[in-house]
Amino acid sequence: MLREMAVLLEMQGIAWKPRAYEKAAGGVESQDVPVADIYEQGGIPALERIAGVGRGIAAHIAELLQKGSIKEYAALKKKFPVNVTELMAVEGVGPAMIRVLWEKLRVRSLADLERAAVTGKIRGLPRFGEKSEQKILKGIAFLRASGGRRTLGSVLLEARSMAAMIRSFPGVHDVAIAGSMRRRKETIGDIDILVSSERKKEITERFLSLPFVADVQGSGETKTSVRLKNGMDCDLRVVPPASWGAALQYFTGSKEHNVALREIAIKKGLKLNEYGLFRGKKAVAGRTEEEVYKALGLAYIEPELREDIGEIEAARKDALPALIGYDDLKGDLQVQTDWTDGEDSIEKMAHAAMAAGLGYIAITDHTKSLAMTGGADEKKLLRQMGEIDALNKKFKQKNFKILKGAEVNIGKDGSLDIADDVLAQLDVAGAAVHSHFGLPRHEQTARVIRAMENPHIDIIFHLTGRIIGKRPAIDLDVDAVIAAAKRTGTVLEVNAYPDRMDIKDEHVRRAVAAGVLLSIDSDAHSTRHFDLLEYGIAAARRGWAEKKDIINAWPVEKMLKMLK
DNA sequence: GCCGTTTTCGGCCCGACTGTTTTCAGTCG
Repeated sequence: MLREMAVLLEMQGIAWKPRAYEKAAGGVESQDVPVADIYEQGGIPALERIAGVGRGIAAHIAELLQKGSIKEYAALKKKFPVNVTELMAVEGVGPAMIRVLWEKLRVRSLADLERAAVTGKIRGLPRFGEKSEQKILKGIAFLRASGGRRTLGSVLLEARSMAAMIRSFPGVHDVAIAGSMRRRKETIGDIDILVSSERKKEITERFLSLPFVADVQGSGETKTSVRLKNGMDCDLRVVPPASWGAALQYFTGSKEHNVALREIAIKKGLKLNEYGLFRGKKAVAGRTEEEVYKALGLAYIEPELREDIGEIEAARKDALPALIGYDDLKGDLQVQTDWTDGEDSIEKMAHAAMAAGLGYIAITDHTKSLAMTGGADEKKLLRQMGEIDALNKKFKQKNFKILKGAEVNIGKDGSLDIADDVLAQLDVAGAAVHSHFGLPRHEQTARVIRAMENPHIDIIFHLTGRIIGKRPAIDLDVDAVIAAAKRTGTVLEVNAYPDRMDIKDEHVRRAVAAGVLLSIDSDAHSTRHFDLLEYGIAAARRGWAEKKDIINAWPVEKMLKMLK
């Protein structure tokens, strides 16, 4: 509603207020406790502690929670009874356009907009033409087709190969993938590629002729936007080498992080843009990102942290975390094999893990409740342990270790489907929810905590059970789970599988803050899957995790000693 | 409407590209 109010206010040409509402909406969104709970516990003062929420907006929120509606919102909607959220989702449509469309054509919805465009009514409006009409139709078609964002793992490799092709163009100094992909967000809306070169025109022309470009949306001197054949949007930006650092900083975002940096620059009497950091006309930094941050009085901030959620304050105090590195994992604690629903044998998985540079893996096949996967009962699990013992003898000289594990199923009431005396014989016992996804919060939370209280369960795998774009997370009191993890010495898993990625970045951050240990696992179901660990590491970094927080970044002996 | 290492009043990020205009408003990131 706050976002909607921002648009409705902007439609009236009101200055600044829209930005305030927008900021407040961002503040509310970044809470992971419902505002209702915040209000209930701390009243208006607690609401005002949310970033961007002051007296006025706190009163609006309280009004909504108490009376179910906001007077001012209703008044705005009365003036413009338009579905602004729906219309704003169309690329190229903004508040001013919505206002004209409403006043002249009575457009309220996406369907109205499409009708107006198809029947050629839009081209006659002031400051509109045939091209604007076509652009609107294209925007609607794209909205319907793409429906939004894709997982990082489904697009990163393709973007890297695009970047490699661009790197081979003559005259290119440097190429980088920027934007949310460089920040390693779990989902990506579009691909941003930055190039440094003196030969802008030539680079742009070559880029436009690449085979994966489907449609050109705009192309100017330094900035080009295309739609790719895979359906995604891609922006190319070409800057001179002297501006590389400033441009990379700007193009990486996030927007909120950039705005905060620019405000710091202003306070120092400087101006920050994508060409550099300037005092008057004189550039004081810009060739590298490091010098831009330094000139602003900040420690270098890793891209994964640039969300304006405290990293700038930490950088000012030189208190940023020493993030876990992309090469720091020594083992993988969730691996499936052909004993259940994996594709490959234990031995093959071990060889693949070695090739990926790992020193150990835990074999964690499903247990009997997952009958369709051939889940193991106690007998089968003991048999598998025997095979692992035999393989370990074989791998001894290679300095590689296979750990005995399982992905034990958590029942509806939190009970486990493998007996304690067998669990006791495992090196690593993980447990996970695979059914009853719809239980109410308190039941769901109690069930997971009961599993954690088992003296043998070391790790909770994919805690919330979500599948990005397919299945929502189970309703869990994550803070209660984190507290229980601390109390019981249970590890929480960061699952690296691209459409799982739970626990997600903000949960990682809360777990780390609470002193709970984490593992980063590939959830490999095939020898190819060890490459996925990168995405889990990314999520952990976005959650401010350090090497010391991640148990499988430790040597195997130390890790085993830590487990229950 | 919000906020404070410059402020409790007076600021609020900055530039590229497009389309429809004859100089710029709107949108985007």
